[in-house]
Amino acid sequence: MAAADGETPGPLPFPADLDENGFPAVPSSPAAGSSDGGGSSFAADFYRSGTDWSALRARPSLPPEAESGVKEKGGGSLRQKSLFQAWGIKRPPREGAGAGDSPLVQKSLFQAWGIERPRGEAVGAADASPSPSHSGSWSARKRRRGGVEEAGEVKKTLTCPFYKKIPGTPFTVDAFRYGEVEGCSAYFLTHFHHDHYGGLTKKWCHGPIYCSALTARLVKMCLSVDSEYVCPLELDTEYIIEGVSVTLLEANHCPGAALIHFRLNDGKTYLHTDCFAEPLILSRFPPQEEVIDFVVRTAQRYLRKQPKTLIVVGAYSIGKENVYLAISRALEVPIYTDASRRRILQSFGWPDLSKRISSCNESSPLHVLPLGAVNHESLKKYLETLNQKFLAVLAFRPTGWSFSEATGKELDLIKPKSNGRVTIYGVPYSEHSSFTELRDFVMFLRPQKVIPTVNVGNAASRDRMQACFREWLKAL
DNA sequence: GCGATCAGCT
DNA sequence: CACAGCTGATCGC
Repeated sequence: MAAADGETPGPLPFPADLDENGFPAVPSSPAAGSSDGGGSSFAADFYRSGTDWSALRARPSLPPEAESGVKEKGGGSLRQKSLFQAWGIKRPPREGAGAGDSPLVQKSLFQAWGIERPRGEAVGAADASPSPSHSGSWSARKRRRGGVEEAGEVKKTLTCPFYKKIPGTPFTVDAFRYGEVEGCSAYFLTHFHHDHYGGLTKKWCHGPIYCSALTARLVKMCLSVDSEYVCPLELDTEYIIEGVSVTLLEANHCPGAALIHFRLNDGKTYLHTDCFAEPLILSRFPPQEEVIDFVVRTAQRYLRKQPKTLIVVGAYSIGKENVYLAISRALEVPIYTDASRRRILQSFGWPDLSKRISSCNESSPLHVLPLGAVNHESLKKYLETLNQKFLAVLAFRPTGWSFSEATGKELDLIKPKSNGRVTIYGVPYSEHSSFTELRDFVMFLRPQKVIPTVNVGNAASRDRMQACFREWLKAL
């Protein structure tokens, strides 16, 4: 993770001029009040120049309306398009032309999933619009707390690992389980999965949390974090936070997940990719659309054989939506799930998903259950609670790992596990961009450095990943 | 009793 | 394993 040397990434894990916490030895925090002075002129510079996107190389943002209605035509087009298309980097020539006839065009997950982008979505950003001055006050608050905490601390507190910190900035990413992080005055959250937001509770008071609007809603709704700490950022929009240019990009991971692009005052650019798995692992997954097609076909086959089959899809709190959405569309049945998940899914604000959600478990043969409930024992009991409405269960466990021990890319070789009336398929469903998409995107964007924080637990995979990124960035 | 944290288990 | 959770035990408030 060589960053400080600018153009030539070196072998060091992180720059030598970082402190033991991985922050630059030179204090870069504008806590002393400089955030408004220096920060605003810095910000003003960017805003005055209009679109200085060259470093980021992303398209300037379009009004959401200009983008919607582009697809939708192709029926249940659930194809996972490339990141390039997702980010509008390489546009098909006649993009905006015909409404709906260009299935190749995709600029957002909404379109990827054939969902109309909710009009009101952008509103959330306005209520807590972040600004340098705003952040300034956070610094002050945070400082005060620091001293207090030292006193009664059990000393058992975990220390924030260096790879969750963004060099040269007072930022951390997905670092909520360490209490107050020394030197950190803005906390970013990439997406709403437990291992990333872990530590966030209604007692959070260590500083502002920057994330996408959708993630922000979930943080407030599910974790009861005080709204005053939650700062939603629009995707594809450049913000100046503590003097650093920050842009969230669609990650093609779970709903609300974002990549974070940082551009420092000195011109260094970092791409934070919490949402990417190790490239080599990614390359072993079949495309999402193939998996979804397989699931839909399998469901239809079982239903032909036994019309009273209950279709179950296992899922964590968020993620895997397009699997059951595809089944819902193909079978033209609603989606039943419990109240807690209904609340979460409704909060996405996606009309096509919302209108398919049902609260009556006997009115739909398609149920979404927690992954933990997708096993033979639980499903057998579950079937019994449904009053003979269903005679068999066909369940899918979409996981990012079942694949490794299983069958290779040949979905048809998947052997379901049957026990009595319950049949369970483990399907290799990765909600990450593919190897080639990641490679092409990184090579296009050419950040000084790619900062992954998944798969960094052991040094070996970290090194593999960095070697991979270096190779891409070296090319050309 | 509630919440936070951790070990253990998928 | 971990693209993400769960349960149950324990401890402090």
